[in-house]
Amino acid sequence: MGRSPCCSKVGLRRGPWSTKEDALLSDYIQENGEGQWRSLPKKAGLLRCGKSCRLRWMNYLRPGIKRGNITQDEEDLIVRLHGLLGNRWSLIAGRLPGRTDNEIKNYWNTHLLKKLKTAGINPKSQINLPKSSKNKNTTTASGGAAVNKKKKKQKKEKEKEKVSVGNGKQSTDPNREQSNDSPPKTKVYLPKPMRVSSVFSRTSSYDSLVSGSSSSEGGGEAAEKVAEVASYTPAAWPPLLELDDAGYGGAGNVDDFLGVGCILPVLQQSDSLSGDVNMWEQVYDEYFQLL
DNA sequence: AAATTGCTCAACCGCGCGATA
DNA sequence: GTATCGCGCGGTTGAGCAATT
Repeated sequence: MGRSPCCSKVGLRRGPWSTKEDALLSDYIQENGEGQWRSLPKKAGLLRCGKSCRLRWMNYLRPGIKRGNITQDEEDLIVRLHGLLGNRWSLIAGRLPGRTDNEIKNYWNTHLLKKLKTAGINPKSQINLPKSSKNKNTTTASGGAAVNKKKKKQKKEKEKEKVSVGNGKQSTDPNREQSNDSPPKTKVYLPKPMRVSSVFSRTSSYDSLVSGSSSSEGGGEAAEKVAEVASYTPAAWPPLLELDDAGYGGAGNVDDFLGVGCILPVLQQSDSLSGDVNMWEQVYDEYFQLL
């Protein structure tokens, strides 16, 4: 698209943030508010890319961020929302106050994916969104890290005999190879998740759901729309365990999209949320609104 | 005690989209 | 209508720590 890079990376710091940098960023944002990320580093006296600042703020410094200890309820919610929304991490995160998309994504990749596999569910269909062309060396998040590390060490040891084949992990992970079978990159309508602050704000949406109040705090018109949408009751939840080999790529319309890859029943057994049908209907309705 | 392996998660990267000039 | 900017997103990487051998 002929875009210029987000920042000229020359002379900019990378890697872990120091406490001093954190303080600079927090102070600046508290005084001036979020936004203008591109120019923010300069104004704040940071030698960082604006993108990096935004990420740091969003995922770590922002007030109200919860860290660690994802509860069973949250986990259930993640699994079920993932069944509904796919890898729309930001949208899922919008349902979990204090959680960031990055954290949820990590949690999914490290914990839940494993759990699903152990439960005998092929998570492939969960992550089989159309791949972008940039996918070169595709491995699972944690697996890939392990493999890379192993590779480094192997190199270090000047190719001892211990090739990673030993444990069946290589950069060309067979599992992922399969996912390369994903359908050719065709333009498919997939609703783009976005933050709708009046309805989906992290600070209000989930709370209001839990408390049973309407999610339509956006006021007047928005409230009407929500009411209108809320009057629509989905005939039924998408068929459970309908694992579509075509993955989300085959989602040509909303119904398809919502019906694919639902693995809800597996981790649903002991969940404490399952009784809250209204909440799920609301989630469904709100998502519908976005479409 | 040292080496190796596995796991977690903060951070980075590149892309796509909407807004704007 | 087109180019560019600014932002947000999802995918991926790799440092650091923990567990195991």
